[in-house]
Amino acid sequence: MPPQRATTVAERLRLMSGELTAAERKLMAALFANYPMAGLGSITGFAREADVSTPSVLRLAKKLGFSGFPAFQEELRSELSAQLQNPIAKHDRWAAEAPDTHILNTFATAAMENLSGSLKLMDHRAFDAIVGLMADRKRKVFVAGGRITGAIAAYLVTHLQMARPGVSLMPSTPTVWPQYLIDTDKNDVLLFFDIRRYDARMLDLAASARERGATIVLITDQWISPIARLAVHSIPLRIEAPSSWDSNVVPLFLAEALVAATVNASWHETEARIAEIETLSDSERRGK
Amino acid sequence: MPPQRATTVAERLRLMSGELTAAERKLMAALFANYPMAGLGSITGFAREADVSTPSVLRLAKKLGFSGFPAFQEELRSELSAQLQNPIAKHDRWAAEAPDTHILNTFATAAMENLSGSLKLMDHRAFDAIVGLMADRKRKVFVAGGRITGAIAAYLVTHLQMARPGVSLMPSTPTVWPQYLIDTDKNDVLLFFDIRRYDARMLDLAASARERGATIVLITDQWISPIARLAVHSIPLRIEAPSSWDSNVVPLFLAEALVAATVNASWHETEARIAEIETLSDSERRGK
DNA sequence: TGAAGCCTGTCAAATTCGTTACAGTGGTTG
DNA sequence: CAACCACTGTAACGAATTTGACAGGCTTCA
Repeated sequence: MPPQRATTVAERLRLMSGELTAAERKLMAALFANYPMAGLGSITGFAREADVSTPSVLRLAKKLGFSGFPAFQEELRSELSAQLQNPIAKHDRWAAEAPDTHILNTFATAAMENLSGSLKLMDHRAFDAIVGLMADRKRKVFVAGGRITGAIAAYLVTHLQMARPGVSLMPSTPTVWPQYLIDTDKNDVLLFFDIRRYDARMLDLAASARERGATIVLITDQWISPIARLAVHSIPLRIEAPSSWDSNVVPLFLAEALVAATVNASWHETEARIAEIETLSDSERRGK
Repeated sequence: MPPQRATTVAERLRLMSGELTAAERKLMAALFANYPMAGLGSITGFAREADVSTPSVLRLAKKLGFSGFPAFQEELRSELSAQLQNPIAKHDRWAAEAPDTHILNTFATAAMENLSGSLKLMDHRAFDAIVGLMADRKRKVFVAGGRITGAIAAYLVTHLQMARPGVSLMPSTPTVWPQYLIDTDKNDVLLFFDIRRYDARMLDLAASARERGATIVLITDQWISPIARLAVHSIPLRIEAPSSWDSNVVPLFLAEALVAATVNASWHETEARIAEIETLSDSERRGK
């Protein structure tokens, strides 16, 4: 009884995804989260799972061309039994609909391996120590990144500035570095992102800062930047990708984890600050 | 509510096969004929399939230890979904040395779930279509991001510029946007990163660009930015994190995958360019 | 042959489910 | 700012399902 035998429900949903309403998109997400099992229970159960009302489920089923919810379910069941009958359609793929060799799948595998590989190697005490440095408001924090990692550094700074004062991004132009170094003393922290094709000028910057007594912290790759010899803590990450360039997914992950841990470590000081930032950006938005 | 989680319904049936009555054995045969789909419809349908009365089905379910037919069905469904589930969902701790509750582990879990959840939802044809747009050198490409996603946008631009000419980052200051819009025509592509706390000014920018005939592409979160209605292709991603802010790990992942796919799609044009960039940056480095 | 015990189907009650109708909400347009 | 539109949830209805009670039938054994 399916309107078009050619396409699966998943396929049809993806094709229509542009024309779906908010509630329908919730349902789509819930269905894909555990496809197609989520749709095989009662209509109320499915609705509850997606946090929508029952009629919304019905409306989606009709939008997809079915006469009612039971018809929708029957189609799901027949898809499923077809799929179970040829066990060749095994599910090791990440992006369900794309072939194994699709770049989304090869990239996802690499990202997963990078993340789990990085974490297996990671010294969580070094991580905690770095968080301790970041959470200490008596210290100024500078973050530096190279040509590629600069964006990650900027991302970290944007978030860290919301969590505490005294955070700056080292500009990518070496000519202005002296202006930053002059204000650096032995209480301050310099966090470097330095991965493959290590930048010699970053090493110089680290050396100068070290001479002024600053604490050097390093996020690097598994081949380890020369800055490591100047750093109190170094965290090596896996960054391989099936691409012409390395992947910075794990460095970004680490940046986010550092921010979250820093916020946790000084929550009573941070809470008010975050609330205040919310207020300011709201009023700015209204002002426009 | 299965009596013993350890065994499957099929298992239990086989063990009890000696004590089954004639009607129950019919049901068992019908169920095994296409397991477990036959049991997932209505109780009447199942009974008819086995050529037995409805109450016989109920009696079998109770004999197996279930409270009723729905409970029996739910067990079948959960068996099936466990069988189809991606094995990656299972994890012990990621960071071996740290406790489960350490932020590295909770963050890693969230990141993995975000990534696999995003991929399940993703329409790979939309991805391929976007790659097609990016690989087309007749089109200029502009990338825009908000306060937070600006860093991701910058990262994408940095890489895309190495792959092809005509790529620009939209500055974060709206006042200069007209200078960019003036050079935009119907061949051009505007890629937006817009996630939660959607920026109204970004929507305005998208609308203006759309009026000029530009092609709008959107990377957003699962709640979907209003820009979606102006976009030719929208890709929703999961971005939840145990933190005060959302995670941009998956958006970065997508940016990297887009770059890699774009390079692949036009490798013969790109190869020389990348080599040349290498040469230039080497000589610049030596010149310093 | 008759009686007891178990099995199975019919029937009807109760519950749950799917569906429709309607009203409230938020956003947009003139 | 009002009128409109699209979307979503609440509530009520009707339908289908699940379930319990009952009775007929088959087998077994005295």
